[in-house]
Amino acid sequence: MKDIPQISEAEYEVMKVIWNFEPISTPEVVEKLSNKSDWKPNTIHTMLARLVKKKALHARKDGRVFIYSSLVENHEYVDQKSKSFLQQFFGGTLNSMILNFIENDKLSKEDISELKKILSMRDKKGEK
Amino acid sequence: MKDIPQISEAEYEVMKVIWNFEPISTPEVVEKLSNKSDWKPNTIHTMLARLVKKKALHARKDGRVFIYSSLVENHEYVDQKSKSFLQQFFGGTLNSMILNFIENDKLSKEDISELKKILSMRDKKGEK
DNA sequence: TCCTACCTTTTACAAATGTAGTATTTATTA
DNA sequence: TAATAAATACTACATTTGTAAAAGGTAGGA
Repeated sequence: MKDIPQISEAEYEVMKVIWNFEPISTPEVVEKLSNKSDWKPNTIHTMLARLVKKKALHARKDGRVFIYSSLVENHEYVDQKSKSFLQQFFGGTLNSMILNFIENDKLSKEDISELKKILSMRDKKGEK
Repeated sequence: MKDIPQISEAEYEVMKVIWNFEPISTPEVVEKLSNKSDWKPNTIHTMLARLVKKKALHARKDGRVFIYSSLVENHEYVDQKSKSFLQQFFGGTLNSMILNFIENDKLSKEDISELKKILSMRDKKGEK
């Protein structure tokens, strides 16, 4: 498995925009993020530059602006973070996380019945 | 709800020892961790000091050594981290995390049937 | 052609983190 | 009592992260 660069929390916000709109130019990224956050444009530039340096993004120059596209897929990153999160706090398995949630009454009756539905859907989806 | 100090990944390893053996002295913490990791004693001292400064630990002097006990419960910290993790990657709900795992075939048949068992256990446990 | 607005590039800087080394204090032993 | 061993206290230093200001380049309008 390829190794995925570290992406900080703030950088992840930038990645989300890229994933949603790639290919996307710097000014467009700045615009999207200026709605959602109160980062200064320079802050966003720094983040983009760092993500390129980390090889999470590819930048190609188009006229005077850069156009970004992702080199890391969202699901790859989420998978990797999920795995390390579960490892750190729940011995590595989703089931013990769920058990913990249930034991601590973090799930409502609705959550639970939804879960059951999800699980049976999976069954129908076909084996293996 | 009280606010929980930030605890870094390395610091968390120290906390785990405290939670397991508190009240526990510095030399004992060093010993436990020296098995599990290759941190130098000084590294562990630094971590302990930082945890005390952050008020994650209480230290009381007993003779020449310090005795530590936790000021933050394991479950409090895990809850907080779980919440922020789910927030960051799954819109805040455990169910969408689980759905994601299922959709990406991260769960074996065994995991799933175990899950079903867990869920029905919860039902028996009583309502509310 | 020259200025200006918009981009990009460079530089900054404090806090948190990982990882210790050095110095100091103190209890114990010779 | 003086040396030693064991703890504690203080200091260090490179990286990463959040957050941005300042400086430099250039295409397009006056």
